[in-house]
Amino acid sequence: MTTGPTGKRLPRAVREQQMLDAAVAVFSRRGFHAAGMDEIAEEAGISKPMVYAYLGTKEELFVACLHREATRLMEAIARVVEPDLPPDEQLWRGIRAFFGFVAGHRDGWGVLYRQARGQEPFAAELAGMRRRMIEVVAGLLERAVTRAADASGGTGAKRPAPGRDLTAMAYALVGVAESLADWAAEHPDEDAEVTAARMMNFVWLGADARLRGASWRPSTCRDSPAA
Amino acid sequence: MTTGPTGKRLPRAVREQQMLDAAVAVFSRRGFHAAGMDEIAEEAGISKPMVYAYLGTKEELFVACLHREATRLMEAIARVVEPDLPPDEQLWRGIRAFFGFVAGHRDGWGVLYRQARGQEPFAAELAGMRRRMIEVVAGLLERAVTRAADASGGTGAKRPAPGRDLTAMAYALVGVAESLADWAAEHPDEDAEVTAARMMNFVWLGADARLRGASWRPSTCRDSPAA
DNA sequence: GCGTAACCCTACTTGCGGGTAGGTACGCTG
DNA sequence: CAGCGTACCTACCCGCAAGTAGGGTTACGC
Repeated sequence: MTTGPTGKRLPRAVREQQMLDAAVAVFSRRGFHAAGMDEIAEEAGISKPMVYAYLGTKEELFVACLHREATRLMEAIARVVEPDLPPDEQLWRGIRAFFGFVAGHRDGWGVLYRQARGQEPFAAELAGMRRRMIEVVAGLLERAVTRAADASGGTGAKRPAPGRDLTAMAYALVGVAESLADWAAEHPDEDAEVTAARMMNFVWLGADARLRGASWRPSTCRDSPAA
Repeated sequence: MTTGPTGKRLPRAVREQQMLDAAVAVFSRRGFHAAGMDEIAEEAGISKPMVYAYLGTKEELFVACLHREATRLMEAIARVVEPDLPPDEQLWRGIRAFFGFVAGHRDGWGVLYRQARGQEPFAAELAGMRRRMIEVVAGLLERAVTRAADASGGTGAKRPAPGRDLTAMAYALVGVAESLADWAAEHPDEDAEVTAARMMNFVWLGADARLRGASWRPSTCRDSPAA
C-alpha cells in the first residue's frame, strides 16, 4: 500500500504512472527476475490484470520504467546545459545535474540502470540511451578542443583526433560519473554538490590538459614478465 | 560439444574446470536467467546431475564462475605491479594488465561482471572484489600523494585528504577502466595496449595534477534555474 | 579378479510465476 | 433512468526449467 489505496476509479493516465512508480520501486529492491507481477500490482494498489492491460508484458513494463527514468535524467541534464557556455562550465552543470538526479531518484537509478546492462532484452534499449549521452559528451569535448586550438595558435601537435580518441574520452567521462554515482549511493551523507565537485576536479584537470595536446609518456622500460 | 566430448571418465578436478568454462560461456551469451542448466551441461559435454553434484545450485555455480574469473583478473594485475616502482608506472602496468585480461577473456568479463551488479544474490560477492580493487588503487594514490608532497616542500594547501577524496578518486579510476572496457568490447579492432594508453593519458594528467594540489574553480555564477 | 568408490546417465517431479478468461461495479451521456 | 464503455476484480491455467531419484558402468587398489 505504498501508493496508498485510492479506493476509487482513476483515469488511465494516472494509474499508469502509479504502476510505473510501483514497478520502479519493486524492480529496484528485488531485481528484475525476483520481482513478481503480483507484488508490483499490490504495491500499486491494483490487481495484476490491470498491469497487463495497461503496460503489457513484464519485459515491456520494465522497458517502460527504464524509458521513463532515462528520459527524466536526460531532461534534467538538458535543462541545465546551455550550448553557448564555455565547455568546462557546461560540463560542470551537466555533472551537477546528474548527481542531483541520482541523489533524488535512488531506486530509479540504482537498479534499473544497473539491472539493464547485461540483461539481454534491455541491453539494447539501455545502450541507446547511453550512446546518446556519450555522443553529447563527445560533442562537448570536440567543441572544447577546437576552442583550445583557436585560443593558442594551432600547433596541431598530437592533440586527440576527433574520432576515436574523443569518443573513448567520452566513455571514460561517463564511466567516472557512473562509478561515482555508486560511491555516492554508499555514502548517503555526502552532498551531491560535493560529489560533483570531486568529479570535476578529477576530470577536468586531465581532460583540459589532454585536449590541449599534453600526454603521458610510457616512461622507461617495456616490461612484460611472461603472459 | 564445445569442450569436445571426451567420451571418457575424467577426474573431478578436470571436469569441474570444464563445467566452469562451459558455464562462463553460456552465462555470458544468455545471461544468468536465460541460461539453462541443461544447456550448460551439454556445453560441458556432460549431463545435468553432474553439474549439481560438483558445483551445486545454479546460483552457486554462477558465484563459482564469478569467483574464478575475478581471481584470475586480480592475479593478472598483481603479477605485474611491483610496489617499489613510481606510482604512474604502477598504474600504467596495472591498466595494461587489466585491458589485456579483458581482451583475452571477453566472456569472462563481459557478462559475468555486468550481470553480477544489481542481481541481488551476487551483488555482495562482486562488491567484495570491487572493494579490494578500489582499496588497492586508493593505496596507490595515497603513496603517490605523499611522494608528491615530499618532492615539493610541503605547502600543504588543499591537496586531497587521505580519506574520502582518495577513495572517491579510486572509484573514478575504476569507473574509467570499466567503461573503457565496454568501449573496447565494441571496437575489437582496437589493441588493448592502445586502450590502456588512452586511459593513462586521460587519467594520469588529471590525477597527477590533482594529487599535487591543483583544482578546478567553480568559475562564475551559481546557477540553478528551478528544480 | 573382485569389491568398492567414484563417475555418469535417463527419466521424472514440482512449484513458481507469467499470463489470461470471463465477469462485476461504477460513472458518464442522453 | 437506460445503456454503454471503461476501470477493475477473482480465479484459474500451464509451461518451463530447477532440482532429484535411482540405477548402470568403469577404473583402481589389493
